[in-house]
Amino acid sequence: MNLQEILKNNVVLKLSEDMNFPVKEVLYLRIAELIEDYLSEKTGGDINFVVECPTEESHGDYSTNIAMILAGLLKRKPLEIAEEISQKISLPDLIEKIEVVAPGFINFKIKQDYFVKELKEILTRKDIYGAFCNIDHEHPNKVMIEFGQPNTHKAFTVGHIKGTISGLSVSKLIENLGYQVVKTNYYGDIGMHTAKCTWGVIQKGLPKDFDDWDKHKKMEFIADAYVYATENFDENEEAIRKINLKIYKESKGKILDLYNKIKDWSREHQKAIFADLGVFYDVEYPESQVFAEAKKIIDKNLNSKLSAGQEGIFSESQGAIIYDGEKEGLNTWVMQTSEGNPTYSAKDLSLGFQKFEDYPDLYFNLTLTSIEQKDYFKAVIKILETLDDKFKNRYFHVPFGWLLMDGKKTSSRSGKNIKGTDILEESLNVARTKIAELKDYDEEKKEEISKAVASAGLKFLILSHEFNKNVNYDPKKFIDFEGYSGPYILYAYVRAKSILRKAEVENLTLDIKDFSLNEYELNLLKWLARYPQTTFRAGTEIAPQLLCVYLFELAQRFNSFYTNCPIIKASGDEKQFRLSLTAGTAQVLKNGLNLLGIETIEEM
RNA sequence: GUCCCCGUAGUUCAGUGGAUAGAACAAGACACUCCUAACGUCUAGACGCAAGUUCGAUUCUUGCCGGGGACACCA
Repeated sequence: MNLQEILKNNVVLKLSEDMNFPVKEVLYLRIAELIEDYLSEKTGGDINFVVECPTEESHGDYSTNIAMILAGLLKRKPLEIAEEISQKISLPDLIEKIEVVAPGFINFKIKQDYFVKELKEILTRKDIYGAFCNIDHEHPNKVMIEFGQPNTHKAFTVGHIKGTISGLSVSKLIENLGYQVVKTNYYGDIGMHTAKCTWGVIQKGLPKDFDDWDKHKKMEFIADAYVYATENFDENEEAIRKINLKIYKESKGKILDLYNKIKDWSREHQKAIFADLGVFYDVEYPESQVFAEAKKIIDKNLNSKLSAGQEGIFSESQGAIIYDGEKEGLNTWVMQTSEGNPTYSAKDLSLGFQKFEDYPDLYFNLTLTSIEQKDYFKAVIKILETLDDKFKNRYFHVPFGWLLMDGKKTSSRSGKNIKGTDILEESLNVARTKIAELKDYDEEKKEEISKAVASAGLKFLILSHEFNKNVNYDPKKFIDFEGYSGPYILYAYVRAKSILRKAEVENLTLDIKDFSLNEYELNLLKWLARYPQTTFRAGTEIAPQLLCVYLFELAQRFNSFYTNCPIIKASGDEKQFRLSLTAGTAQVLKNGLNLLGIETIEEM
C-alpha cells in the first residue's frame, strides 16, 4: 500500500442527520452498483472509472467515463453502453438531465436544489464544513508529522521556512481527513555543525552586551560564526573536532556551557519564527536525545559483533560503520564515523523507534524534508523495515521542493543561505509599502493588516506550487498581492465580511421557494459545493496546490458576482439569497485558508 | 559512472488516460456616480524531441536532449 491509499482508507465525510450526501459519491456508488452485471460477465475484477466535474460547463456538472472503459473490456460500442447505463441510473431527486455524448461520456446535470441544500449545509456546519472523519476502528487514527527540523547552531534558512509552511498545511489537511495529528520537530543540536559554530563564536568573541541583543540579531551573530568556521575549517579542523568530542561526551566546562547557551539563544529565535508562522509543535525531539540509542542500534546490528549464524545489516569499512544498500538498489550510507559517533543516518533510525515508543498507538509517520534527501530516506525506511516489522507501511518520507534564488539553490554547506528572517521581513515590507499606498488606517491597524497580508502572500506562494517542485524566489517581484495570490483571496473574504457587517444579518434561514438564479449566482453556488471533494484530494494526495487553485477560483467567482449583483440593495428573497451566498463564500474561504495555515482578517 | 527529480504561453505556475490544455503577471483594448479598484470585462499567446502501449497520450513506458540533485565519515 502506498501513502495515498492509506490516507484514503476509511475517510468519510462527517454526516449530519439530514445531510446533503456528496453528489459525486452518490453517482459513483450508483454506477458501481449498476455495472456489477457487466463485470460478472467477463472481467470479474475491479475497474477504475471516474466521476468528475468537467472543465467545460456545457458538459454537465458531473461526468463519467465508465462506458468507454467497459466498451474496451466487453468489446462493445461505448455509446450503446452509455445509453444503457444512463437509462438505468434513475436518481430523480438529484439529476435534472442525463446526456450521452460521443465518444461515450455520460454527462449529468444536477438539480439546482441540490446546490442550494449544500449552501444550507455550509451555513449550518460553519467551521467544520468540509471536515471528514475516519471510521476505521481497526487502526488507531493518530498520525505523526515531522517537519521544520532546523539546526540549533546554524542559520534557520528559507528552506526551513518552506518546510515549516508546507508542514503546517499538510498537518491541517490530514487533520481535516479525520486523523489526529501529532506535529513534531526534530531539531539538530548535536553534530559537527555545533562544534564549528561553538569554535566560531569563541574565535569571534561574544560582544559584552550580547545578552541585551534582540533574539534574531543574536542568531545572526551565531549563524555568522558558523559560516566563519566553515570557511576556516581546513586549517582548524583538529581544534574543531576536539570541541565536537567534548560536546558529544558532555564533558563539563566552558565549551559545553557555551554550546548550551548558543542552543538556548537559537531555540528562542526558532520558536519565535515558528510562532510567527502559526506553528506550535506537540512534541519535539532534539537530536542529542536520540543519539545514545542510535549507538545501541548500530551495535546490536553490527555484523562482526554478532554470534555465528546471525547476520547484521551494518558492517565495518575503513574504520567507519556503514549500511551497504547495494543489494537493495540503494546507496551506501555511513552510520557511524571512524571517531565513533553515530551519523544522522543512525540517529534517524533511533528517532523512528523513539516515536513509536512514545506513541504506541501511532498509525503512521510522515517525515517532511526537502527533496534532495529522497534517496537517503529510502535507505532509512528500508533499514527501519528490516529492523522491525512494525515500520512496514507506517513510516513515510514526503519530499518538498526548494525555494530557489534566481533559479539557483543557495549554498547549504557553507551556511550562506538567505536567512529565514530575511524572507519574512522582506514580505512584511512589501505588504507595508502596499498598504501605505492604498489605505488610510491608523498605524496599528496597518501593521496588523500588513502582517496578515504578508503571511498570506508567502504561504500561498509556497503552497500553490506542486509539492515536490521548486519555487522560484525572485527578490524583485517576489510576492504578488494581485491576481493568483493569497491576498487576492483574503481580499475577497474581507469584501464578503464587509457586506455581511453592513447588512447586519444574524441568522440566515434561506427559506426561499422561488429560485431563478442568474449566471453569476449559479457559478458561485455550484463552485461552493466542490469544496469537500477538493480538500479530500488535497489531503490524500498531499497536494495543497489543488486547494489553492480552488480557493482562487472561488474568490474570482465571488468577485464577479460581487461586481455584477447588488447584494444589500437587492430586496426580498433575492437579497436573502445573495446574503446567504455571500456568507457561504466567506465561510468556505475561511475554512480553506485555514487548511493552508492562513489566518483571515476582517478588514484590509 | 549509478540512481532520483524537473521540462506546459514572453515570464511564474496549475491540470488531466478523454470532449475546446486552465490561471496569474507582463502586452493591448474596455469599463469605472454603485456594498473596499489589492476589483471586473475582452483580445493575443504553450504541453522539449522521438518511438511504443491505448478506441484515445500533454498525462503511462522507453530512448534522446536540456536543467537540477543524491551517492563514505557533515545534516
